[in-house]
Amino acid sequence: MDRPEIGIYIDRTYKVVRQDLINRFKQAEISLTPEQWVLLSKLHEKGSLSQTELAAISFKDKPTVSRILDLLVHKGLVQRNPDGDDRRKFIIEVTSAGQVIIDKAIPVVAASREVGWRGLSDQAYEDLLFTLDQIFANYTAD
Amino acid sequence: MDRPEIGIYIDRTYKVVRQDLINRFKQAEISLTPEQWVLLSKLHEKGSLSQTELAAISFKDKPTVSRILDLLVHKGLVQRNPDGDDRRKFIIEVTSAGQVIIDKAIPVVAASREVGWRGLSDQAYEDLLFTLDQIFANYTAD
DNA sequence: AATTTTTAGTTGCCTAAACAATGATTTTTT
DNA sequence: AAAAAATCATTGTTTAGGCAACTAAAAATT
Repeated sequence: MDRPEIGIYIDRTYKVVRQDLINRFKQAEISLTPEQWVLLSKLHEKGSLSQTELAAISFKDKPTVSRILDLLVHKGLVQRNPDGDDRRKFIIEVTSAGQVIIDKAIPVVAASREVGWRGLSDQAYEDLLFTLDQIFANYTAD
Repeated sequence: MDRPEIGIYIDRTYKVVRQDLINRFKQAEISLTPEQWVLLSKLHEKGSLSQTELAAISFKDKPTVSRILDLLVHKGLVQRNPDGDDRRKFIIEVTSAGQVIIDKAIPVVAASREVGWRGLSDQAYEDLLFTLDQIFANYTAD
């Protein structure tokens, strides 16, 4: 069977998912981009992390993480604390202002997610994740 | 069932799909980004198009298309021809140099795509497109 | 026919990302 | 212990993209 470009399908779907979150954040007066939210939510989930760790779990490269953190630090949502054991590292910590935004964002993100899954069975959901994982694995296999 | 953020899954999959194409273009000494390729391939597929049409079928906004075209024009792969009937419009046309690149890129793109689909059944492929379409529809429904 | 509205495309501003190069520190090797 | 290699983070350069504002031209309205 002829299988057209998957990239274009994935890309356009990702764009609407992302855009929905942008709109909802705007609506809720939450001044965050989806990418900034990814970093904040990872910190929320895992606790304090180094920038390298944050890069790995968010699938972003280190310069990108460094610059997104610049913005989050500038907004006062996050802090770069020196690591006592390794002077090259920072330990990134959510500030109390950051925690407020996270608490505000969580239900907004959940609402956005709910829209995306609407009308999809548990089976469709599982199949989607499985297939995306398979494609990911295909490209990341050595 | 708990369904975590689909955005992150789609995002990371799209990134590796995109990156594989970047690597293959580099390997083949094809100086194109995936986004530039999308526009070129649409022009190849549909023939000459206006910028607005190109934006619609590539799921990009008009400023983005305008700027990607600037780069393609600068590389001599594409031309902006005035539309005789409407002086606001350009008709975008692939040049002969552009056609050479397209012909060179087609097998490279096909090879990249083949890797992504590896190990996936026709059923999995169809289900994936169906589910991505469903998610897309969920977010774009008025 | 004159005015208003819509459409096509561009520009400016900002964020995100890929890539290469750099500085500073730590780890490994000799 | 000294030299080499690896690691953590940053900076510069380029491309892509969202959004708002803008110009020019066409279409619709009055």
